[in-house]
Amino acid sequence: MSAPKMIKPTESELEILQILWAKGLATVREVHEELAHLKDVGYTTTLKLMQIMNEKGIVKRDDSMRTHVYQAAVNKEKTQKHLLSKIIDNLFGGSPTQLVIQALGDESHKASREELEKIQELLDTLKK
Amino acid sequence: MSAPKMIKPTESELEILQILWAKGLATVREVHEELAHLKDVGYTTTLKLMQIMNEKGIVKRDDSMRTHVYQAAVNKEKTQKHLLSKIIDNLFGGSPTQLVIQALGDESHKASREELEKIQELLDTLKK
DNA sequence: TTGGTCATACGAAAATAGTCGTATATTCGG
DNA sequence: CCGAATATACGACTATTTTCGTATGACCAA
Repeated sequence: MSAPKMIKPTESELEILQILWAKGLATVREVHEELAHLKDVGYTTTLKLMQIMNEKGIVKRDDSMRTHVYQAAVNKEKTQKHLLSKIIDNLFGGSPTQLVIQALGDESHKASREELEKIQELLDTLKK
Repeated sequence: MSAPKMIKPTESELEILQILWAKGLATVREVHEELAHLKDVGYTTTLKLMQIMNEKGIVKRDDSMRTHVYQAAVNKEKTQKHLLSKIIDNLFGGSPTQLVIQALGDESHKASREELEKIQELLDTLKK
């Protein structure tokens, strides 16, 4: 099975993946600039991390030019789903409902009306 | 502010917390037996982990007797909320809606009709 | 051409997690 | 009283993750 191997990006790797998922293609420099908005970290740290991610197969890169161009090699939704599944087990005793309730109640990440509607739709579908 | 310090339990610590949250009070032995159902680990490993958690203030213990009795020192909902908040930022770019959608769509953790109803109620409340 | 800038490679320290062996003390059945 | 069972303490080893210094080569403008 060529299925996606168990992916377990670390926290730092996840930060980088987020950026790559958003940008599609990006150089180390570009990723690093983004990252620097979030935290204080050296350029070579970002570089090293991305090199390791490349070895692990989490990202791919085109190194045909001096400045390498990277992209995510793992699917965003699949990765989210996989990690979420772990969290549901690890933090919510296997109950996705508890997770959903906590998430919707999160004060610092309020959902907009539109988003609530989107969830409503999904809920309607599931109820059938 | 005596507010709950930033709690960041590790994976292993979370497993132990889960057990303590469920049991309320428990000895190392009890926690370890539970843990042993999930994974293969030595008794002293569990002990050490719980000692460290005690130092960190994640758990409290009554050591007035030979066999110490532990309990969680952090609130379950607060901890869940806190970690979830991190995950929303880290994995879902700050959108709780995306997380909720993924969670509800998780094939390996299906929500029951009752649970869906519960979510529906919460949703109704939020819509107002 | 030459010096400054920018890129990758690489090694290794520092920080964090997890694991367990061994020492020692307490308890208890017989 | 004695030995087996069981408890905690503690140190140390391993593994993983994160961080960065330094080397080296390419590129470019003056």
